[in-house]
Amino acid sequence: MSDSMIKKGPWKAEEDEVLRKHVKKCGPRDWSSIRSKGLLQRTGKSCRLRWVNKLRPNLKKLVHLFILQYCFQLSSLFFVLIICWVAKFLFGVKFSAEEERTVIELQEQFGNKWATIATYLPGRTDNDVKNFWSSRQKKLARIMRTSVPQPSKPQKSNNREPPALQKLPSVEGPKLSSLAEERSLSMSQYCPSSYMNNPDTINMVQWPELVNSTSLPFEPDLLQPEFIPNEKRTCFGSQITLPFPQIPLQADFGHPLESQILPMKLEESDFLDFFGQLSASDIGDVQVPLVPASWSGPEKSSEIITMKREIDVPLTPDSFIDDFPMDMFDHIDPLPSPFNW
DNA sequence: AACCCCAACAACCGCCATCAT
DNA sequence: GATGATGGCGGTTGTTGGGGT
Repeated sequence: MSDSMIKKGPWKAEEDEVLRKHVKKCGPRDWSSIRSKGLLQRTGKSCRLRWVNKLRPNLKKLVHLFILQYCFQLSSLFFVLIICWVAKFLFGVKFSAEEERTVIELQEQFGNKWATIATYLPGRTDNDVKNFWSSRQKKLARIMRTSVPQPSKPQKSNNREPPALQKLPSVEGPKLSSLAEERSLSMSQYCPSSYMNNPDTINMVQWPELVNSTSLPFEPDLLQPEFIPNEKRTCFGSQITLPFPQIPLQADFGHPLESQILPMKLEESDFLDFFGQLSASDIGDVQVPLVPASWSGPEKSSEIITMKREIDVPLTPDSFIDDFPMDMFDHIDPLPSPFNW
């Protein structure tokens, strides 16, 4: 088969199906045989990449596909539209704060060994990690360009790396001389998890003070000034102000560092009930059973938190979706191929 | 409405290691 | 041991969609 017969570019659904059948039959190997048998006009490498990055089971992005699949099976266009609206915030599959910390820590440890780092992140591929890191580096570089005033004369320095791109602090974490400085850094970004999980560290940064110091309706993200409310922003020319994560004030979730992420543990039945009973009038005031991952209290199953504004929980799409059990949609029949619609 | 910028993602390319012949 | 095929991995580029102007 000549090179001109090799197909490139985006994969089609039927190609994916052929690839799935091959893996189901032969396992994730013999990639080159797919082309030699005439099953696909793709190279073995391309097939392998497609499988590893998109079709392999237990990828996080598949969970979202399952949700859409479930929506379509309800055969209600109105319902589908509603869920698509909700899912709009779910399909990004952004890295959670915990995943970000893990990547930052492991990158410091392993360097750009994305495949190695990915093994520490269930459901993530090396490509995911690589893309995340690349985006982060670009973001940091852009912020540093706009936030650091350019000296009139170039300063002598052996280190040509911009400050934000230098190595992250070690386990000891940054030395902060004042509360103002503490507020100016996001712990979730700069501190390795070993540092974050150190009880002494938690005491050091005076969490009660931080609770009232700022309000951020989002999961703490990497340097993302666009997420900082205008009134909380500080001129980048003088200081980068990164808000600390907001801690739930009206619900004691135990460990503050865990509660900031607010993982939602949705039992399968809860999830189905939730969407199954959803109506248009519910959209503005949806009640969802929320149970933090770390919570072992007796009220676990009965706790209801209203997702409106009665409680200022920094609920995020990621925290909503990341803790879905991967097999929660296993009982649903496979969605027919779009070509069969 | 058109344009631009940017983030996120998907896919390709090149290099290298491993293995079979 | 040499060589080619294959697969793994990291770097890079292209595409797309959202948001701002």
